[in-house]
Amino acid sequence: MPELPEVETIVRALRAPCVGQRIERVTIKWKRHIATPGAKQFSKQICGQTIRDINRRGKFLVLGLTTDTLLIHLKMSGDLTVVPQSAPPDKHAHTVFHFASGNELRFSDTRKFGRVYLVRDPAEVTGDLGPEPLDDTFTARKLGDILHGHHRALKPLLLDQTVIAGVGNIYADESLHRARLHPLRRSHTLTPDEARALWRSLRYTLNQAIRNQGSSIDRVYRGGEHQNHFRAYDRTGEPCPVCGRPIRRILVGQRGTHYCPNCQRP
DNA sequence: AGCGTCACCCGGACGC
DNA sequence: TGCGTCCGGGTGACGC
Repeated sequence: MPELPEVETIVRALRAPCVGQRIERVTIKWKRHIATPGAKQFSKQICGQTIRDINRRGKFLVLGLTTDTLLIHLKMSGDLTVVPQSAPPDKHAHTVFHFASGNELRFSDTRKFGRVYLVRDPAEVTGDLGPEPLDDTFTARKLGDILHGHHRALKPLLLDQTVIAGVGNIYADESLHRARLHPLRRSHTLTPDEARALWRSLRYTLNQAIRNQGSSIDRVYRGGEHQNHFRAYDRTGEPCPVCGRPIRRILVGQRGTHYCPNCQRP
């Protein structure tokens, strides 16, 4: 399921084949993918625009076009690929952008949760997102201030995109394990050392995953090699890499949460 | 403010 | 083998 590292991997892969390409035509096979504007208006508005640049904000892909911005959220099962129009059809490619060059950008999404947004100002979509955890401006001090500004359990706090952008279930569990912090620990009770440990583990975990070109646990999403490096996520019952005790799985806010009961004390 | 619950989807895993 | 059922994921809406 694409989180920050997976989206970053896709962004890097798409730049070369997409930047500079002119969108000739759009095929929309499932209209609800188009969050805004309506499907008809979407096609009309996007055709003729050229992709200027591709970036990421949180889990959104941000494609700068001639006059508008195209934002894509992949949710759990979305994927983007550029292929020649002669490539075999993909039954889950619900929206396809046809380039003047003959290639096409396919947005395929088995579970149909993904959404695309065509707007003048990207802030209409990403305006409420919290800071980027890998930015130079995201210091240990800043994370400390965020933690102390909330009275919440760490796990749901990390998943809240308005607090920190881009962290999902995998990297929340992995970061908390590396920082030896219990997922239900209240954010305002962390000592400065613990906040610094979380800051370091969060950045380390995300950077490592980008280096490994992301993870894939849900096999619906292709993903990279990082899934072989999980310490806690999806390892219920398997030994903790630090102490050897079995990893436990609990539900926190309806989300599967994996942690080591020995290393991550309440 | 923070938390719980539901809805949106469907491939894959599981039980029979 | 084949069928039915459940699960899980990110997020937004809603109620407490």
